[in-house]
Amino acid sequence: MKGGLFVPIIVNLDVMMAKRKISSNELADIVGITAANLSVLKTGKAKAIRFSTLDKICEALNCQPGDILEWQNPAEKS
Amino acid sequence: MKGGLFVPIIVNLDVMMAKRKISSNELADIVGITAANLSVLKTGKAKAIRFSTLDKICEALNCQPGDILEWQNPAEKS
DNA sequence: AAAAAATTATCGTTTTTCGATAAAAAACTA
DNA sequence: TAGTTTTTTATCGAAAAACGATAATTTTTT
Repeated sequence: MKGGLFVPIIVNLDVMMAKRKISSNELADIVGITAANLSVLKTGKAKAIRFSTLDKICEALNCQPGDILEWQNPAEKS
Repeated sequence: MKGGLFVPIIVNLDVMMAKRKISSNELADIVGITAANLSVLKTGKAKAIRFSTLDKICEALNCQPGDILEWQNPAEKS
């Protein structure tokens, strides 16, 4: 594996952004964080998230935390 | 309002724990955090969450992040 | 009333976000 | 292919917040 421990929280932000046809720069703008930081989250490299940020993302994408965060049962890993 | 700003991320950990018939002490034990810190999360006073913690909770309760975290549209507030 | 469970509150340490910024890589376009 | 835009990666520093340990308080249960 590339980066350290496997934590089975999958970030599906990229999927939701695709569904909403919104670019990283645009979402970063609306949410009010830098595109660099949004990229960290979007590519699954973040280790935590503030509720204030999750809130703003959900608002911008009109979606639920569950649309963005997914728990993958390690026992059922492909 | 009691504590500062309203952030429309609702923590439904209490609901899931009730569904699973598990106590705070027991869950804290399994998850590996103190009951005090679990209480902060359970009662909606946390401002962020580590994915490693969310992971362990989802594993312990066999549920999804979406079962625990909910975004409430402010426009539709009761 | 007593016991158990849960919450609240401090303090200190450690982790991690996040902004700002720059550089590199990738994707797109003419 | 060259140029442009978008996205990703990488630092650095500051601020925020988790989390452990612990104790006190409150609530719930027996």
